[in-house]
Amino acid sequence: MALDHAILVSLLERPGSGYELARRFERSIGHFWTATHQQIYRVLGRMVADGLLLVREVEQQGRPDKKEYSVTGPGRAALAAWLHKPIEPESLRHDLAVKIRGAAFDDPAALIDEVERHRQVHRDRLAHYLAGELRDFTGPEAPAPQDVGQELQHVVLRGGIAYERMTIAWLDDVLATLHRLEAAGPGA
Amino acid sequence: MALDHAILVSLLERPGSGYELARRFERSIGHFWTATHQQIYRVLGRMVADGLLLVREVEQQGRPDKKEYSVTGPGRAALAAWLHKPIEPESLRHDLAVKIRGAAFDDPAALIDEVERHRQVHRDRLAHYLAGELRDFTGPEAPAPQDVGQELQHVVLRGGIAYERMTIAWLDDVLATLHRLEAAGPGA
DNA sequence: TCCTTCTATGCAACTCGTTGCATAGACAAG
DNA sequence: CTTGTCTATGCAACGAGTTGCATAGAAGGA
Repeated sequence: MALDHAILVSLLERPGSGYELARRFERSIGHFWTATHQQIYRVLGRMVADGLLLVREVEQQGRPDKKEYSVTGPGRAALAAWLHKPIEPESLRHDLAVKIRGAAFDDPAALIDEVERHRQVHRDRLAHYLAGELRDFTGPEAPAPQDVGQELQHVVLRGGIAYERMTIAWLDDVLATLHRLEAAGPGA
Repeated sequence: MALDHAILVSLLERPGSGYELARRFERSIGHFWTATHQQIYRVLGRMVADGLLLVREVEQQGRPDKKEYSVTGPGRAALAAWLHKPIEPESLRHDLAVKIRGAAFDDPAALIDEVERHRQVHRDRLAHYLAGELRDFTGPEAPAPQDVGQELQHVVLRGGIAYERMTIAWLDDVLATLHRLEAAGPGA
């Protein structure tokens, strides 16, 4: 049910349409949550039916009309209730790690390209996060930190940056290990 | 479908029952994948029906009988096919990060206990991983690294260790931020 | 003897998430 | 004037994952 809460937070930060939410989930919110537009539209519909959100039709020029969603009082209360309820610490689901252990029963060297591809994706994400940090928080254009929400968004972004850095360093470790195994002789 | 592959890898490393698999998923494999026993039993049944696994009834003394599963030729081939197919880099789903951003619309200081609780869980996991590393890979009792599988298991464990260390450091950052906001005055 | 704990397996119902498909307005390029 | 791209919304089907419940043998303690 955490998608509900992620939507509530995002709409409290700024009201928007399902389409806009989907784009946010690809970007900033994508640091810590993902969702497709189909899922978002379905959940938005249910949340309106439950009275957590309000819809407003917005006419636009040069593009199709949209529906703008915003959070109601009960929606805010539902978020607050969730915030005060303890949650389970998350656990990872990392396909690539499964592949790495599985490579013992195949050819480890064949994984090198795949791992390098993942490493590049994480390097790109890191660069993207760092650019966002400079733009929104630490750059000369960024506003002085007066806002609580801004501080909290920044600390979450720092988490994303730390995660990408850690992952890149680990993938370097993985690559070194795979190269070592390759040099030691295939099938050894 | 990645649970299938995680099960194949685990059973190739050592054949075992559904119950044993569930315990492994709580422990070592839990570094990178989680699953409940209900899910495991269901998937095991399907994989046997698909010819990827073999079952063998094993009588035991002092405890109920069990079914031991092992990987067939087609099972191994299915794993190899997956290993050679590129996968999408994973994306995080981190509820706590949603909570942190959501705290801007509630009381940030109220999150401190929750974050400290999570930090303790991650410290415990780190200690557990480090003990396992000493026991199986770097301690005096550990066997010399002759096995490819052992090297790969170790590099995955190092990934788990790096993840926990990074997470603890980030949660320290989060706590410092929450304390700073609290000191700056609630409602500011 | 009863209660609890550990080992061991499983069904049923439900929710969550993914994939594929479909529609439609506006604009730009060829 | 057709094709492609971007904005914008949605259905249907399926597969993955969670939650609650149920059963049962064996051991140990109250």
